[in-house]
Amino acid sequence: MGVQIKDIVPIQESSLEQLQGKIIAIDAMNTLYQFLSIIRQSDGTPLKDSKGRITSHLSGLFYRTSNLIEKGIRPVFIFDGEPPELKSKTIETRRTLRAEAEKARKKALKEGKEKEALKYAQRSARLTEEMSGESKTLLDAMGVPWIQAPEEGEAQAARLTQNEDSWAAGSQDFDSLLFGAPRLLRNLTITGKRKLPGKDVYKEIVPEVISLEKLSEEQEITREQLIAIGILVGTDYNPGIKGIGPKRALKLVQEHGTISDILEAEEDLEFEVDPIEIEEIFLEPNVTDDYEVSWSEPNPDAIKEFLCEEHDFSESRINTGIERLEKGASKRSQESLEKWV
DNA sequence: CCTAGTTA
DNA sequence: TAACTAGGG
Repeated sequence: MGVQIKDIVPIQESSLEQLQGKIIAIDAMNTLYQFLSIIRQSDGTPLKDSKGRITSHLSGLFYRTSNLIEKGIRPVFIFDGEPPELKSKTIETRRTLRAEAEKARKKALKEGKEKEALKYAQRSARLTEEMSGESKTLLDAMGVPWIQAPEEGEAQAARLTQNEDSWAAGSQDFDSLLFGAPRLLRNLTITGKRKLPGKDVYKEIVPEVISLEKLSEEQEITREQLIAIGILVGTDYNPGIKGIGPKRALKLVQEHGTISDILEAEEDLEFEVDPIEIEEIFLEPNVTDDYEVSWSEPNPDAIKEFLCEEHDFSESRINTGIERLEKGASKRSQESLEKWV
């Protein structure tokens, strides 16, 4: 879910053209989960191969990534490691919600309520260890780099961006800002249309850039204060305070300062988790500088072996994807030649 | 989500 | 050429 601070964040609309040549550290879990939940038939059934294994995540990953590469955008995918101990409660809650959604899905399907079934199927989507592994295999074959984070992927993506090894952290969630990412990129999609939740209306979607510096300037808060806002409204590590949304949290923070100042001033605030511990996770996340980021030529045989032979993808569609990857690779070598002129 | 074919 | 739709695995 991530921290809900959208209402106080300044958003700059961007475009795929503006992202040309830029490296984006993409939150792999966030992206794969989105594919898994959205790429489904009208009754909620995900794409599957002939052995019944789910392939929605592979479809989304392959087609979107080859498009980005063709456009000269350089994705590096960041995979989650072991979650921090404080996240276990959230993980447990999510597990329960998924199980309930799965029950509701089956019921709706039995009653012939297709739309209901789809809604609950999307809520019950679960990204497995195996799916992450398959995604890494595919990225390797495509010549696209990925990094295994020691803990949170969002934190590692933030670190790459701080290190200027990436231009932005790519995710739909805002957490990477709290982890210190100077720039966050949302809505990195190709077709630029998305169905509004619940309704049958399609809305135009464009990439959005959020600058941490601009956010700090506009709201007159530091990163520590942004973290305090997160803790007040709720993070993956705590439920937040009832009745406090981003606007009220912002006021509290502007009035008092960081989370420890707020604790002193507002003694009646009750936290289920020690706020100082949460602040520590965001300020000093477990990340590594031991990584490599480089793109290479795609391996068509490996891609076809994996997607077509193993998972029953259509060879002609995969071929156009491979062409896009190759086009991107030649674009890169052209650019590196030009650097030496 | 994205592709590819259809339609106006 | 854009808007729409069915189907992908």
